[in-house]
Amino acid sequence: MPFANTEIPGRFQTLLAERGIRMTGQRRAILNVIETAKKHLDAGQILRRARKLDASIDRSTVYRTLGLLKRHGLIDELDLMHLEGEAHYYERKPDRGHIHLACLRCGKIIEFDSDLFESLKAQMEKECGYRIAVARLEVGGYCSKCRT
Amino acid sequence: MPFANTEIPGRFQTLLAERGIRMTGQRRAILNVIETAKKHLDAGQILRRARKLDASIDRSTVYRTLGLLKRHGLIDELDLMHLEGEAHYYERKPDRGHIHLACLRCGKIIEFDSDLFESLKAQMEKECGYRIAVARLEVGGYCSKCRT
DNA sequence: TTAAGTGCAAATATTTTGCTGTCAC
DNA sequence: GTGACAGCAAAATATTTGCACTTAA
Repeated sequence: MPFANTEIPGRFQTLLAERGIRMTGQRRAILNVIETAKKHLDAGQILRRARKLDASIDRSTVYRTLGLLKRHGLIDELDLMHLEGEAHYYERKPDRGHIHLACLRCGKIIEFDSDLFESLKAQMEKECGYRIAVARLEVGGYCSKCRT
Repeated sequence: MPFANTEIPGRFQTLLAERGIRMTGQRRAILNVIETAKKHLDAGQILRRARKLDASIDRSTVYRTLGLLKRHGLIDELDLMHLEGEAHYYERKPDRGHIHLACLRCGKIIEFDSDLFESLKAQMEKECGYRIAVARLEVGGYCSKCRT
């Protein structure tokens, strides 16, 4: 069964509470937006959606919360080949790092998982002597519909 | 013989001339900077170096020239895990896409090449039906000196 | 000659920061 | 009660654009 979404809503709250991070209404709203997102969102989109839950939320609170989640390794930051503008996109950290393929024409994003990618990471750790913390593979190309 | 730099200086000029792109003193300076760079530079660094060759060069000319080179597939745009700030870094497009590993502590960047990476790209093209134009793998971690 | 390129200034976009008041614990 | 967090406004950073002048071909 590929892609069973076993995400428990509220998981972020639990994880942050375990680490003694203070929970506020604003954070709850932002976490909720990210946890329930069906696509990758940038900071501006997260702000707009979070404001529907709590109209007073400020831009800087979104950035500060994203920073917090990044520091705690709960989300990943993506560029998605900068399809539109230069903003970053965010997603819940997947159990196993996956690859993003973006269609440069229609903008469709698909996610891809591969043992080869895991092997490659293992090879890099071995041959370069690096302990890998994040490995971001982002691919731009043309999807089956768009390539001519 | 790994890493034989067979780059012919002036290659960009030739390639652009072949495509009927107009050559100007400013462009020559900027191309020169990128072609002779020994490390990845961001737009600001390219501007500063180009100005040593032609003091009148404007920031916007650098960005416009980088756009031109990107459109013509002569350079690659990298993030290098945003080690400092959010700027992009540029390098001559390598014959074979390589991987950048950045040390999150000391900032050292190493480049890595792997058949496994080529196989992975082939696998993605096959299984996803995408024709891949760019594949950017950027890794953050801790180099042998910095990991504790 | 003339379309493409340039500098300049201003606009845009994204993210960060200082400060002061507020709230979770 | 107090230290962490919030909103607000302003700054910092990165990049893009409109326009009038200049220049390569």
